[in-house]
Formats: sequence, structure tokens, C-alpha cells
Amino acid sequence: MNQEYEPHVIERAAQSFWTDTKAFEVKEDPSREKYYCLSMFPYPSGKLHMGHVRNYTIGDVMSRYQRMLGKNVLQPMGFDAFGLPAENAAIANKTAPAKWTYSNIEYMKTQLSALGFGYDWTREVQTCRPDYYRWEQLLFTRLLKKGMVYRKDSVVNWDPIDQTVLANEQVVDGRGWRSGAMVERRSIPQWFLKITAYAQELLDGLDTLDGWPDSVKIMQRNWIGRSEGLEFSFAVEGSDEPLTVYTTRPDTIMGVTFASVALEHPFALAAARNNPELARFLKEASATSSCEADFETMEKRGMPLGIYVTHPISGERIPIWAANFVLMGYGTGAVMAVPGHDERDFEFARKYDLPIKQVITVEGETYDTQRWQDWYADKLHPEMKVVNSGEFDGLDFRRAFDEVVKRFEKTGIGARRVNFRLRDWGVSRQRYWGCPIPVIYCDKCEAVPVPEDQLPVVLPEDVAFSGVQSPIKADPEWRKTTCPSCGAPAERETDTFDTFFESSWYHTRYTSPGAEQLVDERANYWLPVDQYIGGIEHAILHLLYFRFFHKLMRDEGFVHSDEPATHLLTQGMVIKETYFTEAADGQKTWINPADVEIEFDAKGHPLSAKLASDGSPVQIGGIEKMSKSKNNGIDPQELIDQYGADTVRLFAMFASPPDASLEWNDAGVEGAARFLRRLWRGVHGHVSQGPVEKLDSAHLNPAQKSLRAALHDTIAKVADDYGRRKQYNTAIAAVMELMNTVAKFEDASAQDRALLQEVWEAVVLMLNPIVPHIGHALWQALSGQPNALDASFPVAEEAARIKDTITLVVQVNGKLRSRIELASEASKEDILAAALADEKVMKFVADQPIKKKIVVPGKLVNIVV
RNA sequence: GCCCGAAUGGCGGAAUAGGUAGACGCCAGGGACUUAAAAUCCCUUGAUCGAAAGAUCGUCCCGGUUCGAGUCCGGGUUCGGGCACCA
Repeated sequence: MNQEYEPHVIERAAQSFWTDTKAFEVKEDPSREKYYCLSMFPYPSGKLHMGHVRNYTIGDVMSRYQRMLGKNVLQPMGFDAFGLPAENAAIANKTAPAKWTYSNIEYMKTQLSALGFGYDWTREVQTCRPDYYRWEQLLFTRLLKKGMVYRKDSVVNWDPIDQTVLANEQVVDGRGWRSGAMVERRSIPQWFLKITAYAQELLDGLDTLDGWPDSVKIMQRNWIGRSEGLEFSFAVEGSDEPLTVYTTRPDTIMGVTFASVALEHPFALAAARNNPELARFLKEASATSSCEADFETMEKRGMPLGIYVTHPISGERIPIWAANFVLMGYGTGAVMAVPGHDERDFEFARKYDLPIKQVITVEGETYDTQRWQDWYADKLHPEMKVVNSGEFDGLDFRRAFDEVVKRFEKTGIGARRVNFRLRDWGVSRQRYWGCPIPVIYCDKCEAVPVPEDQLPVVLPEDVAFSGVQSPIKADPEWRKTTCPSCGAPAERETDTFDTFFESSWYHTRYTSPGAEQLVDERANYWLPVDQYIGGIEHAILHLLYFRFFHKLMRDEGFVHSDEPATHLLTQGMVIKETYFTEAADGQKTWINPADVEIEFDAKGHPLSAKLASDGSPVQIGGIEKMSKSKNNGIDPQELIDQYGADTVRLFAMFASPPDASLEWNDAGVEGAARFLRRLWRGVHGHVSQGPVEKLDSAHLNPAQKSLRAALHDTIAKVADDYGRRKQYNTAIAAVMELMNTVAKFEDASAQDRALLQEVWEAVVLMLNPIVPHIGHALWQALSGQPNALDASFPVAEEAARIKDTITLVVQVNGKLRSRIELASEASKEDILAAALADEKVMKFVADQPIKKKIVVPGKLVNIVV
């Protein structure tokens, strides 16, 4: 054993050992308990960033820990390789997206290997390879035949200068990010998956996911947004076509003073045909971004259609308005407006001077149409009652709801209906670098799925990419084909799938590498995933699609489980300050923090920043998650080169608990390196003194007994942190504390050395999942065994943890005043007596009468005077 | 705007079911070793008052519950994530 800790030497040795012994290649083995640990795969953006290091270290720690418990552990890795950044890079670097992507994958794989992650690379998936995406094309065609897929018009952001569809991210302040042109909303036909058909199951399934964080389940529940309400029709004046609306507040039916429809609603479009002013308004008001945050914060605007409906109970004449805050995609795209009890309607009615009618009251509150108050909309207020509503007066929400629904059902103009906020998933993207949607368009047969024996529809990779048009759209040869049903000349779909499509089922493909099917029977040995780890930013979209796809695959007979993953750890984001320069036209260029020099004020807050290369000023942006688009990712490679993988892994785990967000800062890495050197020296010092005798744990002196108790307390704490709490910073701190204790332990006798052997072995094994390279080397030196991977994780010996005396805290009036040491089996009375006899306690109690005495066994005494 | 989180020393963080606030580490200061540097080791380090013993204050803000609140409840502030075409 070398005297010096040389991370690069031992890391290379450990990694070759793992490679040579194929240590992480696993096979299905029904006789052993399996553990499938999955980390969200990276987008190959170029380099790993700290968020990846943190995510993958957590996964690797969990995998290695479970392996030390004897389980058959699968930990795969791959690349989510389709996506927008490849197209941007292709334009910037005048290369093909495929080439850029593959070279990034190559580099990132070397980084992952350098960090020592135990992946079974024989199962790797790269989602841009036809042998991967052919199976999602197959699934899509089956879903199409089954009726789970449909096509409808849907809105996209259109850049009129670049003549291209923009992602929301590419729209900045309503303008195209490259052209600067005002973005238009355009409706084009797109493919949708009927996720709403699974809305109820996706909702109910959350209750079975005990291993998922509550926050994620609550967010998903709210996102799915189940509501119960009434769907009914207004008779339209001078027309046979009724206006259908959905409401969750039938109890306020008598407060309806107008109806609002979405800008794209057929009624609005029809009315605009002979009303140029309205047509202008519809066009102008819809020329905004299509994202919800903008939608919710924009000014509410509307215009009357000049069409009237009849109130179904009062018979009153009610105008229809087009309103920019009504969503075409939710409910029926039309709502009954109750300005008296809906905040948005209230605001709208005040702006356009529409009548506001109070139909709900709360005892003791005064209604005022000039000012909105929260109780106006509080249907669950215990004092809430319906008023000014004829036969419904005096009812509470529930009863009024039921009565109104009953009346409408009787007359046949309405019915109770469950509605979901969740919308069907639009999967079409007007982009090149994605999986081609396997559909053929024929004049006669319309949209026909590509037959299974003609799959995959391969995306050409060797293309020139300018960013204006997708190369497959531009290539008439690629598009040209024949119709599978009638044989006539036909054209291929040139849109590609949303990249969430690929990431929704990769967990399944990992289980069946090489299968000439989507998956084979191996999948049901490994699935469901036992532990899924990824960023909290995926709490809704990815994790919902992931669950949805699992159910689709189940219903196609590919998998047997209902949910894809039993346990989820949502890693907090690694965030970092952002820096940018702004051109005269407002275009921002994001600067990497590594290239910026910052000046701080006395309190350590940043004052100003400049470019390190030429000293030109740089603006300071917000502190945000590390991302390609904000260029604030920190490349871990420099740290790996300087300190080695173990130090980087140790620091990433020590810096904060896994689910907390972490503002990245390199300061502190030195401490992790120092700790590993200390560990190495400690073990070296011990081993270099030669072999040890057997420990006689029944006959220890007090110093030995105390060290051994500290050891077994630490083992219990660390095992709990790994297994139950999944909090590694405290596990590391506990081992550090133990090592501080060991440093003070004077070893003189042979039995001292025997005890130290036990301590060092346990320390090395406890740290092994986090720092496996040094673990590998030190375990060999200590035990003579070649492989720490399959060594058993230490088990705390309860007998060793029993102490003769304990220290109790004594409070007077809840304030800490003294400590007393007592035999650990002391009774409540003994404890109290000892506390009251304590000098300092007597001083604070003095001669005041004692009101209360509280004894918490093993913890404290509180004397209340 | 809506939904979900978070806030504790100079810094990262600990306090696990309401019971010792600041574990562990970083930074900083002082010292030892060394020709020197690196490395290593030891000590100090929440604030205020005090020579010390010690006392008082202190976990974003305001209020509440409790013998006892960083932790629970009500109201707010700020920051982060998501909002359906970034992944």
C-alpha cells in the first residue's frame, strides 16, 4: 500500500478492475431480490454539468449501497438524444445535428466513466438511433389503430420572418429570439395522444405511490385537475345551434349576466365574418404568446359578439362576449360568466360595465360591487348561502349544486359532468431532429399508419441544416412513398415527435437490450423501477407522461405493472448565478460564470461583473438552474482533473441533502479532498503495523468500550441515512465525527489494534458507496479481499451501543440551565431528585414555588416555576 | 396570475414524531512543525455585555398554540421550480 493518496492512480486501477470483471453487467436472476435504480438520462448537450454529477452520484450511491445489502442491482444509462439544442448547435457550427450529438455522447461517456458510476453499458440506449425509436413508432401506430391517437388543429408560435415554428423558449417578450419579429399564433393540424382517457387512473394511481414525495403527487393532482360540474346549453337567439358551457358553480346560475367564449370559438369566428371590428379584435387579441403564464397575467380584454342567449331559468336575455382569458382547450371553450362570484368575471364586468349580481351571501359580511373580496368565491365557507335565486335561496353550495343539476337534468338541457384540467398531449413537432411520426398521407385514404413491417421510418442523419426548414420537409424524395392501403402515390408525415415521447418509455427498453420487440419478458423481472432519481423540474410533465406511457404499454401487453416506479427522489436543482450582455436590439448573450470576474461589496453581495478575458462589463442576472440556454452550467471536469472523482462525488453528496436546491460554489471541495487524504493516512498507518489479532469484545477497557459504542452508533446512523432517509450529507458528517474520535484514541495494546481494525473496516465500507475508488483500494489493503463491491454493509451491534451513564439536560422555565449525568436505567423519581439537587438549578429555582415538573426520559427535565 | 417548494453564523449546512439551536465541513484569525513552501497538527470563531464566571439576545417578518417552537397554526415578504413546443 502506497503511503500517499494518489487519486488518479487508484481510480484508474479500480475502474479497470470493474471493467475487466464486467462488474456492473447484470442478468435476471429470480432467486435474488432485484433492485432497479434509474437516474434520468441526460440530454447530450456537450459536457456534464454539476446537476448531472449530483444526480448520478445519488443514483450510484443508492445502487452500490443496495448491492452491499446483497441485491441484484440494475443501474443503466443512456442519452435523451433528440432535441432542439442540437438544431441550434448545428446552425451555429455549420454541422449536422446527428454529428454534433454523437460526438457529445462520446465525450460525456468518458466523463461518466471517469466518475466511476457503475452502469451496465450493455443496456445503453441512445434515443436518436433507429433501433430505439422504431419501437415507439410501433407503439404509436398501434395506438392510432386503437383510437388512442387523433389529429386536430392546434396553435403554434409562428415566426413570420424565419418562416418557422418556435418553441415557447424561443419566444422572448412576444418576439422570435433570432428574427426579433412579433410572433403570430397559427393553427395547424397536429397529432394528439388521449392522455385524458387515463386522467382518472393517473389520479387514482397517485394514491398507490407511497414512495413518491407528497409535493410531486400534489402537483400532479392539481395538474390533472379533476372537477365536478354541470354542462348545459343556452338557447341562442335566432339560431338552432345552442351554446354549450361547463361550470363548477351551478349554485351561482342565477348570477349569470353574460357568457364568454374563447377567441377561437366557432361562435366568435362566425360572428366575425360580418363584423370587421370584431374580426380585427380577434386577430389582435390572439397575437400573443401561447404559454399559460403570459395568458394568466395579460390584461383581460373582450368584445361582444352581438349574439344573445336566453337564461335557462330566468329567461333573461344575455349577451355573448369573446374574451381573451377563456381557453378553447378547457371544457367547451365557453363559460357562463358570474361576475358577482368569479374574480376574473368581476374584473371583466367592471372594465366593460356589465351588470354584477350578488347571489351568494355570508353571515356578517357586506357585499360591495366596487371591491372584490375573497369570500365572494368561497363555496366552502361554512356560513355561505344562496340568495336572490328564487327557489334556490337559503341553500348551501352542495345542496344548491344538486338542486340546479337536478332541474337541468329533468328538462334535458344539462347534465352532471366530471371534467379534467388535463389536456390531451400534442406530440407533433415541426422540427427535423426528432423521431419521424410514422404516418402516410394519401388523397384517398387520408392518414394511414406505416405498417409494422415497414418500420422504422428512418430519419436521415447526413443532412445540411440551415434552421429555416426541416431537411425532411425540404426533401421531396424522402417524403415520397406509396399508400400502404391503396398503393397510390402518397406522402410521409414530416413532423417529428415531442422529445418527451422518447423519455417516456426508456426505463422499459433498458430491461430488454437487443429485443426484437418493444420489450420482452425480461422487463417483468426488473420492472417497476425501485428507485427513480431526477430533477424536481420534471415533477409534472415528464413524470406524468412517464406514468401515462407505462399504462399504455401495459394495455398493449408489454409490461405487467401499473406504475413505472415505486420510489422517486426529486433532486433539488443545482443553481448558479447568470451573466449576460445585451445588444442594442435587446438580444441577450449569456456568459458562463467561469468566464466572469465579480466584485463584491463588504457583505459579500456581488456589485459588478466583467468579462475575465477583456474586462468588458457584464450584467448580473438571476440565480437559476444550470442550463444550456442560460450558459450557467459548471463543468465538473476541472475538479475531476485536479482532485479525482472520489473528491467530487464526496463533495457533491456532502454539500447539501439531495432534495434541496444547491447554489454551486467550489469552496469546500478542498475539505473533501483533505478528508480523503486523512482517511488514506489513517488506514495506511494502521495497516503498516502488520496483522492484528482477534478482538475480544466482551472484555474491553472503558476507552475501548466507548470507541466501540461510537462506532456502532455511527453504523446505525449511517445505515438509516442510506436506507430510510436518503440523506448523505449527514451520513458523511457522522463518519467524519467518528474519525475525529479515532484520532484521539491512543492505540497501545494489541486489543486496541484489533478494535481499530474493526473501526477502519467499517469506515471504509460505510463510505464505499460514495467514494468507491478509495474504498476499493483501502478494502483490499485492510481485508485482503479483492472486491469491495460485494462486501456486506456493516450492521450495528446493539449490545455494543449500550452505555452505563447518560447525560440529561435540565431546563428551568424551558431554558437550559444545567446538565446531569445519571445511570442510564435511572427512574423518573431519581432523575427529578438529581435535577432538583443540582446547584445551578437550585440557583434559578431559588424559593419560587414549582408549578410543574416535566421529565422526558433519556432527554431532559423541565422545571416550571 | 395559478400550483409546488425554500429561508438557520462570514459560507454550505445539522437539529429524524414539539425537547440542548449552530453537528460536520468551508472560510478567517492565532500557534506548532519546516531553511522555505506545500502538506500536516493544535487552538479560537453567532451577536451583545463582561477581566472572568456568566448573563441576555438570536433560526425571514407579524401574531397565535404550548411547560417548551427552527419544527405546529394563521397572515405576510423574498427567493427558486413548474405552467403543456427547453429537457
